[in-house]
Amino acid sequence: MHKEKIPKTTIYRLALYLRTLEKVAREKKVFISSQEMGKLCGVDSAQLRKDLSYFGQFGEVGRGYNVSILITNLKKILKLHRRVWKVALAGVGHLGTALLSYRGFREAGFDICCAFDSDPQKIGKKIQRVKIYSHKKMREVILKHRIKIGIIAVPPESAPDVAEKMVSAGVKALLNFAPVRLSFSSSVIVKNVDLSTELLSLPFYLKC
Amino acid sequence: MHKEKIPKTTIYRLALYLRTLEKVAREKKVFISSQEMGKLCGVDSAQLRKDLSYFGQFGEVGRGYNVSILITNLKKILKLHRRVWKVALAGVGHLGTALLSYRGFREAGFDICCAFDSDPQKIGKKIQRVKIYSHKKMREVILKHRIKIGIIAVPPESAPDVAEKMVSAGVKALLNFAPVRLSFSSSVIVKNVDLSTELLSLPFYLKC
DNA sequence: GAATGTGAACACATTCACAGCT
DNA sequence: AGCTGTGAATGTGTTCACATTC
Repeated sequence: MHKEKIPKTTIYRLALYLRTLEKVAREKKVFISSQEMGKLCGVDSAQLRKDLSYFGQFGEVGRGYNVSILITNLKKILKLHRRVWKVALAGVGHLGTALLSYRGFREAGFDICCAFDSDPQKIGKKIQRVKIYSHKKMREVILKHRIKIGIIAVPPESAPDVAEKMVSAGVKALLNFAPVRLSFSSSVIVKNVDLSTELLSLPFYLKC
Repeated sequence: MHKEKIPKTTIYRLALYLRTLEKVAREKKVFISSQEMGKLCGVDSAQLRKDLSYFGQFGEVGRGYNVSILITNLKKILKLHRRVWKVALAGVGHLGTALLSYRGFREAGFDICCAFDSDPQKIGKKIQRVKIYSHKKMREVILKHRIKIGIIAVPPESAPDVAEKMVSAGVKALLNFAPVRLSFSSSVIVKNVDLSTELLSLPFYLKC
């Protein structure tokens, strides 16, 4: 167990390992080696061992890792144990609806418990049992539920305002799907997931 | 202009710069300094200059970069000039529909010209003027249009098969939204965009 | 024998800092 | 005076390789 600084990329991979392990667990596998698991995740086996080593010693020499124990430990590390994280979603277009319909979030311990939109047609309705509120109620609802995590799935023009509103209501971490940079003080975590910039950079690598 | 190896991250940022510059151009701005532009993109100004320096000298000392000239050059570098890239989309669920509706792709020179789904309800219909085919027609349609870029927006169970089918029909680059690793020979470019793993890793950084 | 855990070596990416041009 | 372009320095992340343990 190190006291070195932990790479951000390591944290991302831990989440990846967790997802893979849950698949492995369903197949009743009890032990898995770093090599096997690395192959499943597309990660080098030494990388995997090093990632885990930042947080402790979870393996058994000669046998590999006990799947269910490792799952428990990863959940602890990622703070996904003994707690459901409430999440607020802004923007119930196609992308927002896709996120609401994605079962993986709930399984991982996230509860998208409220959604917001500015379209009067949508306000008051429910999608996947989640109620859609007017964006005007955002502050109120987020405060009431003490929500710490927000997802931005609105058009880029409104994203900065929406993000600001969430943060001022107490949100500490944002997953942003709008193609704009959001800037906040370092106490707010922002992860940008850019659906389009990734596509733009593909042709560069093509021979034809 | 270097002959050094170009970082992958640089390519990603070039796409980001391009998007930002197009916004700047709409505001009739003629010149922009690396500092100004860096601020808009959330990138250090030295980083930006270095990124560009891998490909040539595009700035004017003392004045900055001519916006429209830089746009032209970035498009050339990213192979987005004088050509529309035809794209095939697999999976017309909420996410697939979100991608079909996103105007940014067309503006950037991409044409999602066909979509595939296994749901008989959807086959034959059109979304955003794009025809939805049975997945059985995938090979035929992709070959006919000589499509080189594919987007995977199907459930994780079917993603590997679908990807394999696209590649065997000539697709050379994949943008994959399914939460699984796809593995191909190095002649096929795969970019994974993971909507869920990013969320899983957020709580780690939260104090509460 | 088989697989972990980890310093040390390496590869990759960012930032500094400044010479040189307009 | 202002800003680019770029080697050099630094920082960050990955891979090697092997001692160690079961």
